[in-house]
Amino acid sequence: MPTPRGRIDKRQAILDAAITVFARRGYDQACVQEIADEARVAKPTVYNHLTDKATLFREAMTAAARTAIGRHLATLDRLTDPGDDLQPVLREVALDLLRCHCDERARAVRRLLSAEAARFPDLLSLVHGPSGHRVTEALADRLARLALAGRLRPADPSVAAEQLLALLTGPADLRWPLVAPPDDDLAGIADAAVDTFLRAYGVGTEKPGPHGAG
Amino acid sequence: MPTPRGRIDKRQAILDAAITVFARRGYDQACVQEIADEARVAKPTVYNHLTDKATLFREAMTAAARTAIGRHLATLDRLTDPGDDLQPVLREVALDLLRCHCDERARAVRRLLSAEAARFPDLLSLVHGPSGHRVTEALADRLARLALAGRLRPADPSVAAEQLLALLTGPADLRWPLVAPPDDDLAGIADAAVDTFLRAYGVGTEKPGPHGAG
DNA sequence: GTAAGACTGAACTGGCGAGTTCAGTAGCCA
DNA sequence: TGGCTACTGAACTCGCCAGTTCAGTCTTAC
Repeated sequence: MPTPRGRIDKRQAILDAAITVFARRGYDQACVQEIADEARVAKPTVYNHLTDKATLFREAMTAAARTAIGRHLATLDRLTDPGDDLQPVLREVALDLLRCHCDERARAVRRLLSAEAARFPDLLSLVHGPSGHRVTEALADRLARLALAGRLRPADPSVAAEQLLALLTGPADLRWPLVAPPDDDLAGIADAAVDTFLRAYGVGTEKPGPHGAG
Repeated sequence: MPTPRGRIDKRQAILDAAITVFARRGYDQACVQEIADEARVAKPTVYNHLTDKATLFREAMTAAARTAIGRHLATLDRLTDPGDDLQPVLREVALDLLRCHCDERARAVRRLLSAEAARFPDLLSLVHGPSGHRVTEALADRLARLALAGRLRPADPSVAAEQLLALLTGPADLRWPLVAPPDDDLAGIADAAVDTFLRAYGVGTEKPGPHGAG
């Protein structure tokens, strides 16, 4: 294959390896040699593509955050036209959002972001759009449509979105601070979150599901 | 005062300084000399009281986490005997919990804990009791009493506690990832959280407050 | 007054890792 | 063939910091 390879896919391999190693060791403990080894590349090649350890970190984090947010937004698209029964769609979307949230790479990116926010303040804007958190705002858009269509109680869509996301991610992060939760647990958390959300924001026609009062 | 001083309060000063500097720089970037300076103490004194940088970190984190959790639990005690009107008490307690959560020191402890959990796995047990998260379980105890007294809808108290805490902390962490939120914002978040919580878990007699449907 | 012990400041060792240099190799194009 | 470019591996410099040593000081106890 006579393509001008090397250049492109080595850079990609380095960025992948960088996120892997940074996730494993943290920024300071990660040494560039280990990243080079993980990428099957010599150390000077790393410095050739990405001048610094700092730029290496920045680029790797940017790429990883972009894909993570992309997955979230793609999942949220499925709320655009829910069928006639809101609750099951909401449950499915909630579960998939939670899967994105608990994905190993996504967890690592969040952890590194919060750990290194002081040293790399610009990285915070990866996750924040002009008006707050990007995923939250996208969810707020969907909820606003649903409220306007009479499928949800009219309320501040940004608050509702924040709360639905909090109901999803809070319990998951609380119960599994280190590792990704098993999928059964995720489903339980997602169902409980949607249940509570619909009790608070649903209209009479939408039932909250067979949870709770037993 | 002919007490054998020096010993005790120097140790305390060192631990305080350690948390301050670790919060400012992170574990790796914090150097022992800076901690010694912050504590107005010579570097060998630090090593005299706390053998290692690692033990220094462990002890400082343990002390800080203990006080933070103590504040949370003290606040939760006020839910033991709420008056005849649940909603305002819940709002006050929620606001104070949120204040504890957003306290600068508490934020730093959480950030350091998640950043260094891989290197100091034992530190996680600071926050976790035998059955999950200690604050969550304490809140679950209160909610169980309230449910038994007919003041809340009967439901799994652990799930309810997780969700109430998530409704409080999630939006705060989302909106203010770096600094402590201003108190007005905290009050708004707490009221919205209690509102949503009572819509989902309240019984007919407890009104969710004048929020929402505007 | 004097001895024991906590503390200080400064200097030192040793290791580790970021970033560089360089001589050499492999693929590509004329 | 011969030159260009990307890459390799190894060795090297340099600064930083954990942890130690030590001679001297200050406090307290008897």
